[in-house]
Amino acid sequence: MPELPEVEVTRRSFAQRIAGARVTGVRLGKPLRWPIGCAPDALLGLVAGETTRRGKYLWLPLGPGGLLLHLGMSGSLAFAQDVAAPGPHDHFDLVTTRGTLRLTDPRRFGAVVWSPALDQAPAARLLANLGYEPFDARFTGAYLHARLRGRSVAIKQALLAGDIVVGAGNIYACEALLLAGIDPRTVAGKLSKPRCERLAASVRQVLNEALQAGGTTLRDFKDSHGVAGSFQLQAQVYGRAGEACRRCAATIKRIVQGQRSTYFCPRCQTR
DNA sequence: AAGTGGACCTGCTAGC
DNA sequence: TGCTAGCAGGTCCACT
Repeated sequence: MPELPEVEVTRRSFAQRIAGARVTGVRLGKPLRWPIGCAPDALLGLVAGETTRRGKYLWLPLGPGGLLLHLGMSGSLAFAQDVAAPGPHDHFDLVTTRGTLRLTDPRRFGAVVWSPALDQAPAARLLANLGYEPFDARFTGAYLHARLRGRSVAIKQALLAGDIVVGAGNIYACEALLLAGIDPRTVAGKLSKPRCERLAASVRQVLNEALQAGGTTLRDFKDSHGVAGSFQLQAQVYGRAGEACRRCAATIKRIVQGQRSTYFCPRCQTR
């Protein structure tokens, strides 16, 4: 589910409310991607700080350390005073004086990991290879061009890898490439500097528009208040195989790259 | 070093 | 109606 816009929308929906809350209980469900790495009771009494985001990870400061959260493919966070009895997909509850933060994640690719600090293991290791934030001023066409030099993978896969720029997952990588007019199969290292400029701008624009729309809700994404996103209504190519391109009316194609679906317009996007 | 493929896990849908 | 194959928003790791 969650690419940068969904994670950021989620963060904004509870960061202020949870800051200053004291932990009064912890409940673990089925195992997530990694073990939490601390005794649940060790969190009792700790006070939360303001949640920040790096890539698709959230960092919730708690006492002397914090929890690194990831939503995986199907995760979402709720934060409310009154929570229902945990369902079969509710795998983490952080009960606090201001409400309960609950991770619901059917596929359990998500994670909640204790770390003594953001720049220490295990958090530091998980964040070590992340590229620039898309809204970082350093994420420019020149930077993109330099980082892509010599890489023979398709540009779509280079974007998804996250070591150059974070945040664009399968939906937004497809949408950004459409906006930039670049064929997703183009060899990354062969993109001209002007096209890199255009792509960097497109990544920012698409993520920004998705943020404004509250993210994309394909099936079950909701922010911590339970509000769905609407960007799926503005998607130009993602999930639209066989349908007409909204710009040129050519038929949108679906291909597979790196075992992921890629959607693109064969007329608007060139190599 | 960079690229590829498998792994993790569950639920939903389309098709027979 | 019921079973099965295929697909889904991510990313780590082992291997070439």
